[in-house]
Amino acid sequence: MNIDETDRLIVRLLCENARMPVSELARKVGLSGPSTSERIRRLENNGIIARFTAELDLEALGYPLQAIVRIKPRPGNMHIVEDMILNEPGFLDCDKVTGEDCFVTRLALRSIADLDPVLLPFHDRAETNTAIIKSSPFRSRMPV
Amino acid sequence: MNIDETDRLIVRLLCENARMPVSELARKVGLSGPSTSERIRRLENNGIIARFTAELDLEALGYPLQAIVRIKPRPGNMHIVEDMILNEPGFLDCDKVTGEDCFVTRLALRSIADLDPVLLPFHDRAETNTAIIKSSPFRSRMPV
DNA sequence: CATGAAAGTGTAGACCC
DNA sequence: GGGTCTACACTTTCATG
Repeated sequence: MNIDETDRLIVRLLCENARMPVSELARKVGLSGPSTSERIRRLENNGIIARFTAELDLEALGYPLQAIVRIKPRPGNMHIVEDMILNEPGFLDCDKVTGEDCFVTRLALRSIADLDPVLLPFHDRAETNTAIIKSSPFRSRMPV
Repeated sequence: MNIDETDRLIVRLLCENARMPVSELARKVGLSGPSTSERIRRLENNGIIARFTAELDLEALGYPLQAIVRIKPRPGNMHIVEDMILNEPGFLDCDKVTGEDCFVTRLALRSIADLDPVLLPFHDRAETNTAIIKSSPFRSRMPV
C-alpha cells in the first residue's frame, strides 16, 4: 500500500518505457533483479499500475485531427446517445459529467470534412458543441 | 508504411499488454521471434507506436475525482494562464482548442474540497467552467 | 521470413538482515 | 517483510540461408 521513492522511480521509468527489461530497471534503481520484479508485481496488484499499454500515434494512423465534442442529449435520449457514442469508433474518450453538458468526448478525424458526417446523426437526439484541437501542451501527464 | 493484418494484431496485443514477451506475441500471430521483433521495431520507427507506457490508477494514487475544466484566459493573459496550467501537477491533459474556450483540461483531485484552491489562482486571469466526471464509459480507445 | 547458436534476461528457491 | 545470490529455463539477438 505504501509507496516509497524507489517505487516512484520504477513507476516513472515504466511510464517512459513499459518494455524496459527488469534487469535494466534494477540497475537504474539500484536493486537486484528479483527485488525489482517483486516491486513491479506489488505495484500491479495494488492497482497503482493499471496496465502496460502501447500508445499509438493517431496522425500516423491517418487521423491528423482531433476535436473535443460536448454532447447534451435531449430529454429521453440519454441511453441512445450513449450507445451512438460507443458505436462510433472515432470517439477516443468519453466522460459523463455533471453540469450543462452530459458527455465530454474526444473525437479523432481523418479530415475536417469528416466532422459533419460523424455528428449529423446526433442532431436529432442531442445538441453538440465542437472545439477543434489546435495543439496539446501535454497529454496523460501524471500527478508527480 | 503499409500495415497489414499481422501488424494490426501485434499492435492490438501490445495495447492490451505492452510487456508481453516477443516469443508469446510471435506464437499468437504465427510468426517467428525475429520476424515479430522486426515488425515491432518497424511499428515504432514508423511512428505508429508512439511509446510503451504504464497506465496508472489515479484512484489508487489518492486522486479519486476528476473534472473537465474549460479555461478562457482574459485578454493578455494567454501565456501566463498556460504556464499556470503547466505548473499545477493536478492537470493531466491540456488541449488548446478553437472556439469560445481556449483550453480544455482534465484535472485530478484528492477531494472535491481541493477544487477551489486549485482554481482560485486562475480567477484573476481567466474564466473557468468545471464539470465533475461522474463516470467514464471509455478512455483511450483506439479507432480500430 | 525461418533457423540455430550466443548473449542476455526472468524466475524460483535458499538464505540473510 | 524486504533484500540478495545462484542456477536454470526461457527469451532475444545476430548471423546466415
